[in-house]
Amino acid sequence: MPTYKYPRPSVTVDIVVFGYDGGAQLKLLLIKRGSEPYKGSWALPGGFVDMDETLETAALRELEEETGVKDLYVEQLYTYGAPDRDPRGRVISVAYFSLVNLQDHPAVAASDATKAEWFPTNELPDLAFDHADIIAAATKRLAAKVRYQPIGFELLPEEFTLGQLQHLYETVLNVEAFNKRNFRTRILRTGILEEVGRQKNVAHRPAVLYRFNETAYKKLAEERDGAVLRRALDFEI
Amino acid sequence: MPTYKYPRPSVTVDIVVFGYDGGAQLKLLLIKRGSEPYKGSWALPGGFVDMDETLETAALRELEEETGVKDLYVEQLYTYGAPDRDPRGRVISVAYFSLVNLQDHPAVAASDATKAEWFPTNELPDLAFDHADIIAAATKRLAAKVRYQPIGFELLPEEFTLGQLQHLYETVLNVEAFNKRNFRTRILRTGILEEVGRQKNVAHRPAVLYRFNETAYKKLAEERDGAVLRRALDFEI
DNA sequence: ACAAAAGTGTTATGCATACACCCATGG
DNA sequence: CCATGGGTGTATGCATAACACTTTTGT
Repeated sequence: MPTYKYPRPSVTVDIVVFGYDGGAQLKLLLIKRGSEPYKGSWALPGGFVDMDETLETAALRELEEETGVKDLYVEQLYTYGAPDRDPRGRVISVAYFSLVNLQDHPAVAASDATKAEWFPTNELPDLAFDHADIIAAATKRLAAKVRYQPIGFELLPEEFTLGQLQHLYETVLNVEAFNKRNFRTRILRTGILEEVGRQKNVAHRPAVLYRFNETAYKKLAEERDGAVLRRALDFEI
Repeated sequence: MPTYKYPRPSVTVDIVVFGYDGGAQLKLLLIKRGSEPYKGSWALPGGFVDMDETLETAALRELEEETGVKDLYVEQLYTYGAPDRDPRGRVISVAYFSLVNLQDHPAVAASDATKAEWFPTNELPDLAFDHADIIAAATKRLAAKVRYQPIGFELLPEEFTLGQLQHLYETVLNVEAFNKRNFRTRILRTGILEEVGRQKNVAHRPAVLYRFNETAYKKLAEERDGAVLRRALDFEI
């Protein structure tokens, strides 16, 4: 039993994983808590950070232990440290954020007693701790991220149609259909998509299938970094 | 002496404060460490989080204790948790980020034995811990932030000229002068500036003085949020 | 009169937006 | 032959970017 000169908080990680399956809503991965506090409530996957692992490692480990979902890209979201956010005492939680497509990450095997489930983002249950706040922050981050990064990289399967991509954007931004012509023009103009074939056996004109070209994307990102220097402020907000 | 069932990390905060005084370089507030580890090295202001204060409160408290600088807006930057980042053991640090103008925050009174000093960002000394990484991340955040928020709010004095504002942008983005005509047109078109008078006693045509109009800014921000919904993706990166 | 910085007029270019239309496939 | 979603042509207006120019002050 370790003893310290001064009291110390506990440190946890929580992970917000958004999943997409082509439907009308994004989904969110939650677990049912098997122990107190908030036993029986739904919560974000997560848990205590071990002393010899990085925060990101802890996030990925807890996620796999609790939901079976693994092999994904995560980015740090925000750290929550209100003194009263956990009834067990001072617990500071580093929240992580991830995007996956549900085809590649369907597994929701609960390794211990807890259940794990994908919930449509518009039908979330009551959540333990301040996890509703964390999810709200993640949703905001996603809406911001979509503006400057092609989130389809993570949320869509390897090959997809422009219709699917547009549908994803409409879902994430929560809007009715925006103009098809302009969406296509803009996204194709960037050059980050490459054709890989055509749909088969669909009851309409078969769509061209595309794949993200990561090389082209990185090149575009570099050019844009240079352009910022000339264009400077946008004050888009 | 508190005893826990499992070992716990220590949690600290570090604060990156950028200051501007109209010069060619932004400045950064550092302290000279008065105790081990890294005694005598320069480092970011910061310290251990108390058990009953929020993270932001801890950041503001430590900043004032170590540098005398207070009354500023801070935002959370990133949390650093590599197991070996501190020789004292496992120390997880939540980094904060702030912008101030040096006229209003000149105070660099060292309340305890440590010294505090503003360093030009291109002449930084060697830094303790992973603080160089933290500063690099803060610099990146600033360059990104400048694109969608009017950072002049924090970095410039209450009243300023368009020349000063442009100079600030050139400094932050680290570029040679960009086109004056277009800078003026774009920024005035947003409507977030209001005239408040004219310069006096300058050896050239006196410039109009402006002040940020926070109401107009908020209105602009809202309109922009709406516009995102229609315009959708920009893929600017 | 001159230096120094503020401030303006004007143009081409390209992008965003809107609207109307045609195409290919399975049932 | 029709429902369904895929895909294209094009006119309009507006913001960006570039360049050359005028104005006002103190010394």
